[in-house]
Amino acid sequence: MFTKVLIAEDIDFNDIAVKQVLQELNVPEIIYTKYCDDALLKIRGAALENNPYQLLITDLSFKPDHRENNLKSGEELIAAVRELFPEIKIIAFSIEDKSYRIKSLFDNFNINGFVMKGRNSIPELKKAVQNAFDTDEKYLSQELNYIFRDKTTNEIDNYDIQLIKYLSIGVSQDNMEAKFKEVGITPNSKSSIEKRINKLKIYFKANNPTHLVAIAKDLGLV
Amino acid sequence: MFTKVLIAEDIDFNDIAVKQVLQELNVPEIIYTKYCDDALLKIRGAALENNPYQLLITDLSFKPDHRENNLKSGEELIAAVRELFPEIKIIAFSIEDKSYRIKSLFDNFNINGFVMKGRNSIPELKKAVQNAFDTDEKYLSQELNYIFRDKTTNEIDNYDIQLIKYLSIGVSQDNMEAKFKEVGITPNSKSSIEKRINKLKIYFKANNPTHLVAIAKDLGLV
DNA sequence: CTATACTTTACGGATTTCCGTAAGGATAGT
DNA sequence: ACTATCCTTACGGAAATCCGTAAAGTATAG
Repeated sequence: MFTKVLIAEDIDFNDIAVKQVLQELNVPEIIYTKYCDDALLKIRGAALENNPYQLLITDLSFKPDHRENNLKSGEELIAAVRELFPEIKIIAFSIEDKSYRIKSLFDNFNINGFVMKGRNSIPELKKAVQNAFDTDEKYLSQELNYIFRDKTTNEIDNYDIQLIKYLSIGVSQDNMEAKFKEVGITPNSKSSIEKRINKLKIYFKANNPTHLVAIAKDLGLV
Repeated sequence: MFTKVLIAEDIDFNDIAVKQVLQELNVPEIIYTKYCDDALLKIRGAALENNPYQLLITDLSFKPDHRENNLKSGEELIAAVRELFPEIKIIAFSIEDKSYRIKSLFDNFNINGFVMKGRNSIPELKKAVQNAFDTDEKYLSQELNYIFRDKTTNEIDNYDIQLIKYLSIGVSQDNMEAKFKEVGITPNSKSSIEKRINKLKIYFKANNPTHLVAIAKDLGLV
């Protein structure tokens, strides 16, 4: 079993249970931190001392508070860790059930497992940790397997997400062309943008852009 | 101290910590349930047996699963319990930090405390329970006190929420008049509706209705 | 009952979004 | 090099929204 594991989780209620799971798996060294920045520091430090962490278990959403933090979410922490220490195994662990976000963790950061906090998360986390140690296969809760079969998460691409994101921050279709040119997204003609919004409206059965953004927000796409 | 407390919380990770808090407060009878419906059943049952619960600690969001449930959220559970057993003290306990939802719990259901799950929730929950036992005053985390000072939550009324809700489900301004008449909301003329949307746009500094709905969703208003 | 202030409704023109058609460009196969 | 196909862009009229002004309706004080 792993001998050195780091937990990044801001909600104090949860660490007790996570620690308990790891203890039951006989992990001797369990370190716990409430901030992403601290987590990265600890991982760096341990690597320098030639006693690196073998597994990172991290939440996705961290509440902002008085502290100034560089890394503000689990995604950012995961990205940073993957960049610097690709050999560390990573399990994300969150209340999040929005398929797009979960899928992108596997696709972009190649995480080793995802456990959804729910009625059955303790045994699931145990399985995920065991699996990460034993194999190189990814672990995903049964109930979430639909994510990789689900069309939505596969057929909606980054362009769509960007577009919806700009809509949601109030960019008018008129200004979208300029905006897209500004940040280098193509295609960026007014006509193309109109057409794509229309496709999305049909895809999500939305009546208008407002409805579309509401749906996308509910799905966790933006 | 309370002698009989019910916890309603669907995430298995959390109950360990909550139980621990209550044990430290020397509560002898701590019952735990993962479903709102079960919680209400237990409360009814205990009342029938003349050994009622004195305190309910409940989460707000419960994940839907295979089980058919009547009560689907903490709000609904709280509403039902307040209706039937007004003397039971209630503490809500959630990751939720959206001011409108929290404020409405105090305003509509007169809950006795709200604890936000965060980096410091264990001592907070302890304080909230002690406070609920000792006094009839409401308990709210320090960091959330702004909610009752915040203009937004006070100046936005139910009409606004309804309006934004309909926008977010794709009702056009054209159809809004008919919709409002249908469900008996006034004022309902197209002109009034336009004006109100305009007010909201100014209030929230939104460029258009799409932006407005996105902001409202981020604030947890809808 | 009347004057006043306030809210709601009606209306119309400017702006934006919607949506179809067609022209222009790039790419791949022959 | 030619053609078929697909993607992007241009354009224009219909529909929806935006926004100001004015009329109609309501409540209240005197």
